Amino acid sequence: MFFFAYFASRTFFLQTNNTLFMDSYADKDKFYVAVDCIIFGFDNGKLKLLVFNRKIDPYRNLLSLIGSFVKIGESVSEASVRILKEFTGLENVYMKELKTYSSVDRDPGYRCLSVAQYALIRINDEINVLIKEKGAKWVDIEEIPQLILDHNEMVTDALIRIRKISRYKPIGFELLPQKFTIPKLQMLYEAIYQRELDSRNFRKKILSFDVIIKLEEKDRVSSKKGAYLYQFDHHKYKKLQKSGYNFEV
Amino acid sequence: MFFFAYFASRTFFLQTNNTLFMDSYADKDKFYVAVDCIIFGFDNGKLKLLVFNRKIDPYRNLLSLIGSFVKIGESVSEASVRILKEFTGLENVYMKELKTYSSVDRDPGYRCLSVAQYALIRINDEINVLIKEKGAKWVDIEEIPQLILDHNEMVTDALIRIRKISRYKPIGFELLPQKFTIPKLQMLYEAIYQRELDSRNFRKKILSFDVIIKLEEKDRVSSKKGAYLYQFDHHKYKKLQKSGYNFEV
DNA sequence: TCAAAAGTGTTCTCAATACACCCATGA
DNA sequence: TCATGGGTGTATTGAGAACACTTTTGA
Repeated sequence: MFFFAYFASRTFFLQTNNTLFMDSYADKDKFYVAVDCIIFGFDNGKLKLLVFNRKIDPYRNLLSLIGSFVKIGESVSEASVRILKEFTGLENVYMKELKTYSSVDRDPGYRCLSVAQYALIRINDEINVLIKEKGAKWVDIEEIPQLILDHNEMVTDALIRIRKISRYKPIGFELLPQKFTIPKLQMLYEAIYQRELDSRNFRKKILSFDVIIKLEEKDRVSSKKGAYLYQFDHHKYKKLQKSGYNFEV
Repeated sequence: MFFFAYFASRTFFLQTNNTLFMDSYADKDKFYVAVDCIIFGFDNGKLKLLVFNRKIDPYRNLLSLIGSFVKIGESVSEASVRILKEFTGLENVYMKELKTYSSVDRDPGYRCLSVAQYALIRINDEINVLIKEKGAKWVDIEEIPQLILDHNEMVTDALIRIRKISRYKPIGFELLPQKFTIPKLQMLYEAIYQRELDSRNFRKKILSFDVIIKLEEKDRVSSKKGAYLYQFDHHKYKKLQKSGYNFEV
């Protein structure tokens, strides 16, 4: 590593290989690079997607994912963190790269490629205020509207991805409040997989992972009897992760 | 779709929103975009990586992945297909996007991001001749040499990815010749997972997938008794794929 | 008292795993 | 004849899937 840091430095090349170096880059094409975030939330028993009503051209008044151009002084992931913070106020969000969209004709305006990222966030009132200010809103994933460019394709790909990922990572907890009930967790997984799960088997499976802590409190919002609240145990999860655990529900 | 194809056309924006449109792009940064291919092969019971001895600056005489800059008139995947064809003569190769590497300091020369792709190819003599001409060579994945830039990181990430993918896709068949024996297939999976598998259980599992066809011929290269040759049944596989099959070995 | 959601156990099936010997053949 | 790799079967264990009733309580 150290060896390369030295020999590969810009100074080295400019001093010794100036012509060749310049030649090898000078005729290369440059691209606008965007980042688009597929942001999922979970509310009222439904999986939601954050979309943005564009107030500027191009595509004024059309719906789009939350996105931005990447700046020269930041990485793609830094750009996605920046844009997520701007729209939701959140930092330290679960966000992963989906893939790069780069068809020649994907943006009829300019040659631009986009690195799509998917994110899972916990919806709360504070976030919803900021979202509204920004002209963004939540839509149900079962009723995704027409979005600009190839954004609908990105959403479809992201849904496929989170279904896959959720089989071996407990991503469900990223979308729920810190305190949640098992029935709520089940509803979330049913929303992700788009199928019903057996409550007895689900409960058994989730508890067998041994990564949630039962609290004394109950949530009485969605039933009279009330359901016990649980908390995710990040500490235990980290241990399990190291031993290669499987979270398929 | 049709609606957007019409309203989002370049003409539309140039006519009606010319100023705004130009403004919104004019101040944005542009990037060199590269594609780097992590190309795996399987030979002599070992999983191999294709590396390239650079004959030009920058990084002359250092080892690198097979890569190229993306041209303005092609997508990232088109660029990776082009470069793979150039170096191996192969088309229709199993190749998937790994991820985008875009750290600000990843290339000390210029601001350049790279979309890494991993590919699985069937090694044969013809390919090896071309590879040699191009100054590339196979290295054992257990002894990956120092590569330029962040290419070692790409290789590590790609290995993790193929281990994951191989649990639910029969990628092994991409790396073997059209006709292969079960012991060879097992060696390949042992190379991917870096652990020994039980031959009885492996055979049982593989045959239970019901996607390989037993041939009458035997391969006597690696044993006196000889091992029956098999062929992958693409047709049956496609059917299974639709029903969401799991190929974990 | 009843509607609505929470919570609980058992059985069956099937796949994963562990494990050891005989077979065919060329050298 | 023997060394080398190929090929086979069974028993055990554990996880997944199917399945129905009781509990709690506010309206």
